[in-house]
Amino acid sequence: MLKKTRYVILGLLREEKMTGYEIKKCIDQRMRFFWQESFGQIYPELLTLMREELIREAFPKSKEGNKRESTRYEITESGLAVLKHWMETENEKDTVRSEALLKFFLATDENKEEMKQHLVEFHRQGKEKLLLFELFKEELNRDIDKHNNHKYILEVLALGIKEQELYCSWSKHFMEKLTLEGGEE
Amino acid sequence: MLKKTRYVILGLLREEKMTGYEIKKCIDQRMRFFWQESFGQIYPELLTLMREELIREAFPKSKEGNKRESTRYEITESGLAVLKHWMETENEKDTVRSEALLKFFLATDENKEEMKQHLVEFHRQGKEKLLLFELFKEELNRDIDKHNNHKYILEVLALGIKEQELYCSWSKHFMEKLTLEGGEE
DNA sequence: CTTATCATGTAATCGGTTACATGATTAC
DNA sequence: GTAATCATGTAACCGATTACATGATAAG
Repeated sequence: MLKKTRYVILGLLREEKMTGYEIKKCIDQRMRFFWQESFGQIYPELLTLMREELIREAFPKSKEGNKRESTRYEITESGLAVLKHWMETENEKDTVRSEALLKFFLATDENKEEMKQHLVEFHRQGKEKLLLFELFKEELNRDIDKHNNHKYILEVLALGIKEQELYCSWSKHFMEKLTLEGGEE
Repeated sequence: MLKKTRYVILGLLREEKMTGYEIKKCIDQRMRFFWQESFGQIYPELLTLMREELIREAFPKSKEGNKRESTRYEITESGLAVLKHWMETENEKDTVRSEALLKFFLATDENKEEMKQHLVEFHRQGKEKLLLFELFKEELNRDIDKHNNHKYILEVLALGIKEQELYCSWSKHFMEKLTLEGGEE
């Protein structure tokens, strides 16, 4: 899969001026159930995008030469064009790697007790993500129509929430099944 | 994430003697909603595992020197130990990349028509995977208890099916919503 | 005063895909 | 006979993480 780092950055900057650090935080907190990027990808890509003039520095309107270090970026016209073009291209195949599901798939009764532990952790992580998503959803619902992409975000978020609910109920059910069979066989 | 290629191979070989090609096919057809590996990972790893004596060649019992080229592997005692140890270790964080969801998340009404196209494709892929999973499920149900890991596989498969059903119904609903709003705004 | 978070960037390394190369066997 | 699939392996390249390095600011 060709790297998509630039499009994530451009897509986020279309809605709001951000620093590299904020971009990373946003991806981690709000998009991690379908995407991730690391600092080692984001910062070099920001420099490349600057050179290609797809983004530019967003200087604060008033107090120009103040002490703040962080540089905030905004998207340019060419940046918007590149973003739009990508939006129209076909999608590459998803890449997924879940070590937990891999283990569940390959397990036998010999590994039953460990799988129960993994299920507990799997369930906990689902609950944790659900909490985070619900918070984000409330935040979005508070100022809906602020940006016209909020309804798209809300739809993806709704999917993420349903997905995590599925993971939680599945792991709970699986756990009960393994427990009812008896501790060791 | 450290590479897990060896554990997938060992896990599959615990249940059945397989060739590298068959391992790849199995991962592609049955595990692709939570895992993937390429030939470029599998074949070199098979050689490494041979050197480490975690797997060995499984020669056919009868007709020894026949013309077949493909080498079938089986797991050794040390291989089983390594597999068991991995089963007990903590899981690393999942890695996921879905270009479709990324686009939906970053879209605005400017991209509405393209998103509708992507939704059609998203839905089609969901249906396709569902079909594949249902086939596999029937196959497993036919000879349940052949291996004692079938019940674990069936549980993961049940999750995969529910997940794809969710993706299908979500994309259908989202599609209808975008269509009812009117073609262009 | 010290810990946590904000903030940026580079380099080494590892993980993973893709292309290349080759050839056998099976199905039509 | 020829196309598809089976089958194996290597090498080049790209993608991505991690560690390293540095320093500012905010909170307790």
